[in-house]
Amino acid sequence: MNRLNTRPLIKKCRQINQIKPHQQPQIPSNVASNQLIDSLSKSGRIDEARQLFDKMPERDEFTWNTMVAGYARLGRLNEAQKIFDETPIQSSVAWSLLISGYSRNGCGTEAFALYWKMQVKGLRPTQYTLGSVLRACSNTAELLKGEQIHAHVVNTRFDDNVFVVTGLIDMYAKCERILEAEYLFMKVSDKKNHVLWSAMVTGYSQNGDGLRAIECFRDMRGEDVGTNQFTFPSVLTACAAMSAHVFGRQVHCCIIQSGFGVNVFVNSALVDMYAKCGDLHGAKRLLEDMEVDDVVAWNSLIVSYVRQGYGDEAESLFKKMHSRGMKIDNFTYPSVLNSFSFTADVRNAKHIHCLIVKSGFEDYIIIGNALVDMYAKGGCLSSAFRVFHSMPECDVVSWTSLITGYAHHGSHVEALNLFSNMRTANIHPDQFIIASIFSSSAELTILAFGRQVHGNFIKSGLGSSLSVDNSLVTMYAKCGCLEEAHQVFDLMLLRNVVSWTALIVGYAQNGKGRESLLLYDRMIVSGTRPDYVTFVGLLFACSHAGLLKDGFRFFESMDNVYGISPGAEHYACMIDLLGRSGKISEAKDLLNKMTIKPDATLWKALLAACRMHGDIELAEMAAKNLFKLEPENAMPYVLLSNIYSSSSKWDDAERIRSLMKSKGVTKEPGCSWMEVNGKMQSFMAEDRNHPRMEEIYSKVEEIMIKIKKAGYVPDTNYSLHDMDKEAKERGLAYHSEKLAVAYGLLSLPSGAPIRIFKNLRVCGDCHTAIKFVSSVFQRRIILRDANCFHHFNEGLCSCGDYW
DNA sequence: CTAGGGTTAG
Repeated sequence: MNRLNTRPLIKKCRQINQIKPHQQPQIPSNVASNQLIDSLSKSGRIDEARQLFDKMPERDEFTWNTMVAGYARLGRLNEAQKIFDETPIQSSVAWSLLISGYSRNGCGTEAFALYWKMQVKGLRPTQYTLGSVLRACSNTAELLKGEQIHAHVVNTRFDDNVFVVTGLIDMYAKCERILEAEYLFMKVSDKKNHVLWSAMVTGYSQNGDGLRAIECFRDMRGEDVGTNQFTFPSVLTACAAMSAHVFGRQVHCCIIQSGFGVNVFVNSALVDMYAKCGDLHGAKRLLEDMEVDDVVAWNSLIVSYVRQGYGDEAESLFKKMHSRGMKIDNFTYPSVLNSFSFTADVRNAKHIHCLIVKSGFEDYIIIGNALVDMYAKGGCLSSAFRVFHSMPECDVVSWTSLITGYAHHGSHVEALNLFSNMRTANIHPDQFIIASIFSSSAELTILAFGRQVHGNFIKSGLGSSLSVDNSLVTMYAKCGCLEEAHQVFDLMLLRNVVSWTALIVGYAQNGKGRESLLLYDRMIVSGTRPDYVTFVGLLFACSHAGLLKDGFRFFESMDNVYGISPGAEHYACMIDLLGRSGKISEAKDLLNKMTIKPDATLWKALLAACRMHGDIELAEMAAKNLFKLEPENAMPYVLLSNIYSSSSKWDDAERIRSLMKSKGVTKEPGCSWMEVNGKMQSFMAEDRNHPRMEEIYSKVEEIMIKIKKAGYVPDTNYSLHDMDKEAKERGLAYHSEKLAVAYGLLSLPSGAPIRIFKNLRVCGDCHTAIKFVSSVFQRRIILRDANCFHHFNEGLCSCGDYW
């Protein structure tokens, strides 16, 4: 290119911005035309540039290249390709331009193909070619290609070229290979320039290591390599991620000194940093002082307003964007919609949904995902489902939003079915969805399914996360697998209060209250602060282990030491604890001192206590409240009637039974179920529908004979109907839990524990019988009933015969 | 003419 006397050209370029859209610029000399084409295309007026190009009598290599560059930059790749194909001299510059265009517009495959085609044509790559093609390898899926290019870099002796090494560092960092990036950075022997430094800062920041990013930036400042507008946004992102407000302010000072404070990118990064550090006023001031209304900065502030609980501010900012006639992009809508997810305000969100449809943003995947999430969180599962199905394309986030929506509203079976559909659709799970699936498996206590998902997750090679591990601990604990729960807990590199609480509750539910308390001590030593749920678990542990003194100690400490005021759940545990210890009057006192409204669980605990220790007046009160709170529940009728009977108040007992009948309340039939070879087997009392019925019944006979020899005496008090002793015994023998035990012995290998679930509390006779089975047949049997877990082993039960 | 930056749903 002719570089002589460029001054008038520069002047000409400066004038470009004053050219009115349809005013035809006068055709100057060849060199000046090239400059003009470049300037026009850079200000987005590529079609005018093309007119000029078409009129040029004579075009040089530079002319052609500038045209390719113009189209490539705007993503008009077909036109770029066409010009390239017509270019008389396809130099390596032209190739690089085209490759760069494909790379930066998400056409990595084409860029990569072109790169090799260029080699075949016998053109050697330049630093620019390598830099451009590396960009096409900058995501984890393309790491292998990136490594291939790295090898080619070494072969072509570009491995000490700072420009190329910067591209490599960036590629490795974006492929989540920060160690490789770091190694290459350290190996640069020449003086490192600020672009190289910035790439490293960005790398750390994008790999979630905000601290290293900040340190790297600090080291860079010590090296006196200068800065440009690219240097600051990455370190500001790191400050935002770390909530490093003070350091962020210092960076702000550097920015002002450097003179880059007017750059839009730098400014929007500053707004984001202040907002994420909690300085919303500072962020807003900066936003208002910006010379241009930048949509990114506005989006950023909206996100922070929503996250910090100022949905109204977010909405008013959104409205202001409209009134200022600002461009609204595909990031704006998800940010605003998120505010409605928080408040579950579906009605108001519908306006935004309409706007999205009207402005043609409906088909953006991130907007569809935000809509699905918003509707799902707001409980409008049908709307969520409709949006989900209307989406042209779904990813793992869309599925997760829908699935967690179902799970949050208690439809766990539906959630797991959807997860299976997702796998069939060949969408790969990530940590978010896995955590949600473990939680649903825990709620449904389907261990085998949860285990399979766990196994696949390990095989997938995805790293674990705090929520994955926490939900996994919960799942194993809720399924009665304390060893596994503890194993997962021990392997965790990072734990929070949820992890500790999951295990504390797990031990408590499985009848190991004392272990819960020991864990709590360890948790305090580790410096973790207990929360509301931790105390529910602890008090539950105390009540089930009969630890009255500890219970009161914890109950008092929660408010006194941790400032957590007790809720209905805590009171229910305390009432249960007092009831079990026979301290009915204390329970009554506590009830009267309560500042909150008693809930159903609390009345149930009280009623159960009354049954054991017979306080008719209190029992009547509890039952009456339960009739109102849970009119479908047979339990208060049955218990109250039993309490009357045991005090020989036959008339009252009969009155309650007929009341129950007249209200149409029926006792839920007992049902036990278990998972065998991935299939759910369920049994009702005296069930005769099972395909292996005969085998099961003869196994029950065998069990009865063997345990009677060991000393078991059937307790016919638990039989319901009035019949002769033998018939009573027979009825007892075919209780659903006994059928399940027999089936377990028949179908599970001899070393495997038998895990059974029952919808009601286990009956007293079954409890005794299963204790015998555990010693006579040398089996661990784990029975989860409506109230807690029973771990039967060697003739004993973990509940200490108190449930 | 061509590397490197800011907002992003679960």
